[in-house]
Amino acid sequence: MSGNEELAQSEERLRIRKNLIEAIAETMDLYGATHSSGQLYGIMFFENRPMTLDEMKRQMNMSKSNMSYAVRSLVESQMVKKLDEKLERKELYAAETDFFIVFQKFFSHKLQREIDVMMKAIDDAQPNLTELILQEHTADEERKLALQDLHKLRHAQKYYEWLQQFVDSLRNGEFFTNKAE
Amino acid sequence: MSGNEELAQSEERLRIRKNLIEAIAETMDLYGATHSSGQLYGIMFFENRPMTLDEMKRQMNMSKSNMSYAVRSLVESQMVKKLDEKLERKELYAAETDFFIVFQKFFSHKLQREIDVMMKAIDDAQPNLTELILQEHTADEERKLALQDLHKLRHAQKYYEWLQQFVDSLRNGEFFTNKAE
DNA sequence: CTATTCGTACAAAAAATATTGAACAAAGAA
DNA sequence: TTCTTTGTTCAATATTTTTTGTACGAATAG
Repeated sequence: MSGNEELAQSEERLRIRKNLIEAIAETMDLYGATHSSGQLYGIMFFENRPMTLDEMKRQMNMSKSNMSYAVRSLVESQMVKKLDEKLERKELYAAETDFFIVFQKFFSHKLQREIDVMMKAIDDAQPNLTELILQEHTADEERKLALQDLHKLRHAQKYYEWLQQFVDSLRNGEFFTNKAE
Repeated sequence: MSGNEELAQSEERLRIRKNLIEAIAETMDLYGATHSSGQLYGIMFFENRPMTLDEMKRQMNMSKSNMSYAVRSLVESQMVKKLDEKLERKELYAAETDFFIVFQKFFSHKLQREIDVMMKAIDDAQPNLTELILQEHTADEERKLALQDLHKLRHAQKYYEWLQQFVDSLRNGEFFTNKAE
């Protein structure tokens, strides 16, 4: 076979990959990731070995500092792991390729953050709202409005308690029980 | 009680609300919503009746066209409903205040979109990859690489089949069974 | 130890996104 | 019907986010 044909095949495989990488980036866009992070995850997903910043830079055709930022965000959302060993001084990063685990890590992380932010806000607000309602000199209309807000908070609190359980279940792998592995 | 005191109470309640609205906007930021959409949802969450674009504009202190865009994105992610009736020519919008329902609608919508995008990409890629592997004149090394990619796709496909079931369960309310309502 | 290379932080530049005001079609009051 | 008002779109502007180049501390090879 000619060198040209070999090249064509390799290009065909890379073309197929490129479409898939774009789809991955597009879905990650949905959850607030930058397009570049999404592409980078896609590249790392198909790469069959850990990558260095230099390789990312080369494949993404971007600056090393940007790769540093992008890979950090992937590590933070736990879709990529920084390995303990290095290769010729260079740090190594490997994508988690099991989407079940990605789902588990990504969503438990995001949802936990949401729970923490909202629970704190609710915990801060409730005593103040309660005091406003209880004060002798609070106008009736005002009390009524404050009470409505308080009830909304109590419902929200119930929800976040449930969501915490949901996240715990997710972390425990309870949703994956029927999965053939 | 003096008018000043009444004013102070109302301001206190609005201050408490403002913190909560900010927390809501912050958590919505996490999932790729714009900060303004998040704030708008927060405002609508506390408002005890449907709102018009003019009211949103007034409360958000922003242009009407921007409110039109913001509320549209909230309707699309199903956190806000456009009512059938109008008030004095103006369309009415109401926030879904039950976070359980918001969770259900928001995530089933996003995840379904992810499934559709990825399943399409996978379905498009698989036959091409398969053909590349099967072709007589494909170089061994190339075949090996294509095969690795194909296996990754098959795993991904398994995942998205599971995710589709997960979304179906979410839509059916299966995750809310233990919830006190 | 010294020299080299790596990864990150920072400020500047580039790109993408959000916001606005104006124009206009559609809805509906008069 | 005609006149008013609403909601949306579009192009422009403003703002935010992403990306880059550079500088520098930390790690490590020699």
